[in-house]
Amino acid sequence: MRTKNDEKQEALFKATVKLVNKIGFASSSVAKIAKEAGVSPATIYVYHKNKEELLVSVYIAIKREMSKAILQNFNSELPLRDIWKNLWLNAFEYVSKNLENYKYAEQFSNSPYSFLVDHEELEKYFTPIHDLIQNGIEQKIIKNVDINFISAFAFYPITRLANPNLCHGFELKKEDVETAFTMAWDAIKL
Amino acid sequence: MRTKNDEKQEALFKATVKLVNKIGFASSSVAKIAKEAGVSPATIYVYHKNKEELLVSVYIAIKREMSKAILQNFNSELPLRDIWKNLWLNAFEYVSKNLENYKYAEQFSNSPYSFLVDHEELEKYFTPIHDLIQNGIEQKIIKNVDINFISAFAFYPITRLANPNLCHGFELKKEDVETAFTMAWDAIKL
Amino acid sequence: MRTKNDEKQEALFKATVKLVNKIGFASSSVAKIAKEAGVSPATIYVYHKNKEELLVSVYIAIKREMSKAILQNFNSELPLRDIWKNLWLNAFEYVSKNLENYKYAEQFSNSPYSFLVDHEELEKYFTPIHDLIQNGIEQKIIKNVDINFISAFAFYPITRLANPNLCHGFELKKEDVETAFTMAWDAIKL
Amino acid sequence: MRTKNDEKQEALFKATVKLVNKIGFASSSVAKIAKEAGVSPATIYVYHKNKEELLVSVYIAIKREMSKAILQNFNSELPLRDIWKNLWLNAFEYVSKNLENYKYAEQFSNSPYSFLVDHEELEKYFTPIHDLIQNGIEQKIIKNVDINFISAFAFYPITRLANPNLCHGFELKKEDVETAFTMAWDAIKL
DNA sequence: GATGAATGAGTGTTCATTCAT
DNA sequence: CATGAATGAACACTCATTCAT
Repeated sequence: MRTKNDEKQEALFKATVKLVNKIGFASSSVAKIAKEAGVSPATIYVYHKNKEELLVSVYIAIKREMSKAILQNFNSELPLRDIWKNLWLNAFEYVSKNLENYKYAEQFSNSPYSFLVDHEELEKYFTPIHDLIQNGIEQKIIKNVDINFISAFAFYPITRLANPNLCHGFELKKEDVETAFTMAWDAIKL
Repeated sequence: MRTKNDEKQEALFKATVKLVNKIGFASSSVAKIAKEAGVSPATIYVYHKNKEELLVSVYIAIKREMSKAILQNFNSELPLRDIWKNLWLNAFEYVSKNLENYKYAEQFSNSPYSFLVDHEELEKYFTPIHDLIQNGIEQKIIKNVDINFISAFAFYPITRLANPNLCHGFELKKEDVETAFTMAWDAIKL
Repeated sequence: MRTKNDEKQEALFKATVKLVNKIGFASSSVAKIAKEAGVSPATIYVYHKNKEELLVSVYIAIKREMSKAILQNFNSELPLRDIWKNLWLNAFEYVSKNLENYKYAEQFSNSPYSFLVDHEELEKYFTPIHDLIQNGIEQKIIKNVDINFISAFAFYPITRLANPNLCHGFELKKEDVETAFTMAWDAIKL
Repeated sequence: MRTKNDEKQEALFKATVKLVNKIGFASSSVAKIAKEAGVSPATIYVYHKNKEELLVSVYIAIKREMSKAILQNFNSELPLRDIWKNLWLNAFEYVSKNLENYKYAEQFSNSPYSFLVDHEELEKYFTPIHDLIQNGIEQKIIKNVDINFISAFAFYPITRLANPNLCHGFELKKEDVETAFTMAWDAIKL
């Protein structure tokens, strides 16, 4: 597994996401992914140990990209609510503009492949957010609850709203982000 | 002439849920489901047109069961917040006690099979909840937002919290339901 | 295998011929034949030992019907050529009006099922024709060749002409029978 | 990268013909053909899109081979009857020496697969014969009838005579070809 | 007599992966 | 590095037939 041609690696990632979104995990065979990426099935095994490892690495790449997008312009000197709102706007923008990536991650999380990922390692990308929450709790601005509760109420709803598979007869629009943010903030603020 | 056997139908449903939870949608083959249910693969086709129809009908059955559980003891004469809390406790209890079912539904929703379901038809099971929300909005108790926002903030977080796949290093406990309810109510109340 | 209801037997025969012509031997399953005939698959086994025996008995029935049609109005007192022409007109009429039956027989003959039939027994239906040919040879009206040559040149062409599968871009019409008869007679006459 | 192997392609063709002759179209499964050819069932799909395409391409290959054999040494300067006789001898020889191929073609023609073939395209292989017939008609040597009549009376009887499935208790011998040719010529000549 | 449920064995086809080039 | 050929194992599904009713 030597890596020389980054274009092929990238093409494989994009093909994987596109295909899984179009036809689902079950039907996304190595042959189809290869065809979509414009390479031979055998080439996949140059870049990845096997199919599983390809799917996992695509997931991790998306998670990393997502964390970067959310944490960009993170300015710890602003008031906590403003920092929080910036995170939100970033999260919203990423999910809106990269719905395919987000949907791949969602399908992946809800599949047994999820067990193959070192989640503690992944969570490190989001450490600044954890720290911020901890900070907010200590400052008595945010409710003193397990961090999973904060995530569940603050972030999960927006991703849910953005997913057409789950949210039928409704499409999330730009102006809705303010509404969503208010609800999320009401949920977690003390 | 032999007659169709409800036990077999039931065994098939349970086997499907169990297997999909254990090895995922992608790997749950007809042969494996049949083996898990203790019948011949061919027998599945006596009860279902094809694999697709089996998976869909399991999903619908779970959704129906879920709606019944949530709406039991629905008493429209109580104050709105109390009705709401009862729904919550029911939802919490169902998800806690039938985590397998819920996780199956979640995987299903996040798969392309989801497109095969008539979601409008399914939503009818939850009509009383929709009416209750409408009522709350008119009484200025609940925020005047699209119903999908209410669902996203009021119900989905609890299911997320209950799902170990998504909520790592944390297990939802009975005492957490009060916390969760407070956060959900804060999110949606005016 | 008791036979009580002749209607069902008849329905099975017609369904078999119809289906084999429509989708071929390979795809004509017992279940489909049963459905086409409006009976249960199991019912077929009341009337026939197995699928093979059903197909064979349909073939034999057609052959018998065909021989009756060809030999009707057989008048051995006419001049030989006139007897022969009557046989021809009958054969032509049968093939034209029962193309489905004829095509079934043709497919059957060209399949290994053919080996299951006692052909000597079948040929007995056509004994008068054999005798006629023998007669013609002795009278020095017909060429002195093996009877298979006579059949091949006298009868096979007309069935070939009637079969759209074999005769593309051409449809046998009523007026063609005179032409065909002349050619056949030229082939066999001394 | 391995390269496609003509021997395998050839083995597949031979196995297909052999098997279809032995057990018939209906029973000739992909697995059995593969076994007969000494390859994996999956390998068939490297060389052919599907079973259908395999069967069709075998048919076309046989037809092409047959046309080449019949038209070899075609000398348009000889008298028409002599050209015709040469065609006959060639046809007779091909059918005699390649009875398996011929029988495959016959079974194929009498099956619904036949509809998948572009018969006009196929007929091009036999254009010289069509021209010869046209010529004969214009020279008032051959009866002025549709070309299908000529084929039906001139060529099909010999193939029928060569087919043991259709011609019971009789085997076509070398010396019979003169007899057959005379009958065929009598049928079509003016 | 007639049936639909039930099934082991088989269908055509695709799978993830390896191999020779 | 990169490839298409090659495949055993698995896929969803249908088969001819039997069995309990």
